[in-house]
Amino acid sequence: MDKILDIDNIDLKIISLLNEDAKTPYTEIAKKVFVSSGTVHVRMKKLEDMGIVKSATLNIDFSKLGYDISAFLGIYLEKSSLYDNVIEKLKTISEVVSAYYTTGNYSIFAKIICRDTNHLRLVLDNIQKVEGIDRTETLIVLEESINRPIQFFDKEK
Amino acid sequence: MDKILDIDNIDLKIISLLNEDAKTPYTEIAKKVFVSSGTVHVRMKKLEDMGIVKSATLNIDFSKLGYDISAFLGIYLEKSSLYDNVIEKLKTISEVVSAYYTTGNYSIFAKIICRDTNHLRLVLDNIQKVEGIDRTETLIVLEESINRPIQFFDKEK
DNA sequence: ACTCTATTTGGATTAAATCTAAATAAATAA
DNA sequence: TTATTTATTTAGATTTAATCCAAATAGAGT
Repeated sequence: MDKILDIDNIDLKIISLLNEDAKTPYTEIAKKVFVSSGTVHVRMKKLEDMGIVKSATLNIDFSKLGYDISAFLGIYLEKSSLYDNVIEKLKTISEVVSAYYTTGNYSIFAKIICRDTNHLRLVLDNIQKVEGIDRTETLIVLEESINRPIQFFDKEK
Repeated sequence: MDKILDIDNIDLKIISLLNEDAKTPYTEIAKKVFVSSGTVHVRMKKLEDMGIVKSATLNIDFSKLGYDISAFLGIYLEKSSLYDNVIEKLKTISEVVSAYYTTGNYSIFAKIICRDTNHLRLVLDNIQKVEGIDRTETLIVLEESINRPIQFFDKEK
């Protein structure tokens, strides 16, 4: 019953190609994968129905839109049982773009994107105020050196 | 000369809508933003030329493809001057999907995606072997509670 | 080898992207 | 204010792609 068994190399190649440019016409994908464009449609529909391909999004340069500072936050909770409550609060803070439950010292590990240092300070203040949060550690991103999708065709098959 | 000045609310609305679903036809975007589809084209071309919209990518559920474990790595270097060299080495390890230069204790902060715990162990071994890396701390992601794009229309304008 | 089922294909139809010239709007100068 | 220039938007016209579907092919099980 493992869904991975339903996925072959044609699927992976289609995903890889569309992951580089999701707007590539299926006709062009079809040529590169050596199937008909109808097959690309069928496969993509399958992948979408299976929930493997969830959506297509834009890759945006946020700094060019004035969002110049991003930061990772290690969040310590007063009690770890407060996790769900705190996540709900974080969801209401639009600058929080991701949040994870991780092993290690932090109870929650989150990422925020802000316009400038002032904005960052405001957002950090807001997060500190959230009930259940003990303290936070901030890792400000000074440079993004790698940011890329998984490559499927390096070592496996 | 600030590029932000060239971006108006029409641009931001187009970006917001396409960021939710990059495959939405421009004709549909046009209706929602109350301009012609030609204008959507012109604006998107401008945004692409400016490098604000870099590409479109798929949002993939990697766990359904058998990539079940992701982890953040705090990397300590022997000397911080080795940063660029180590980044180049990390680029050759396909499981490394992102790497940042951040404030705080770590010299490099990275994210990796692996199939299972065995695969994770292999990748961690490979990373430890990289010349210049002193030691690493691993935060294994047990749950992804938030993962979303920036929202432009919450508090501003 | 035969039957049943699933997948792929190519062509027909519908829809969207792209291009262009004209219209409109905005900005500047007289 | 009006005239002139410049930039932006628009509405077709054309090209291209997405979508749908019936027929062909391939694969699995008996």
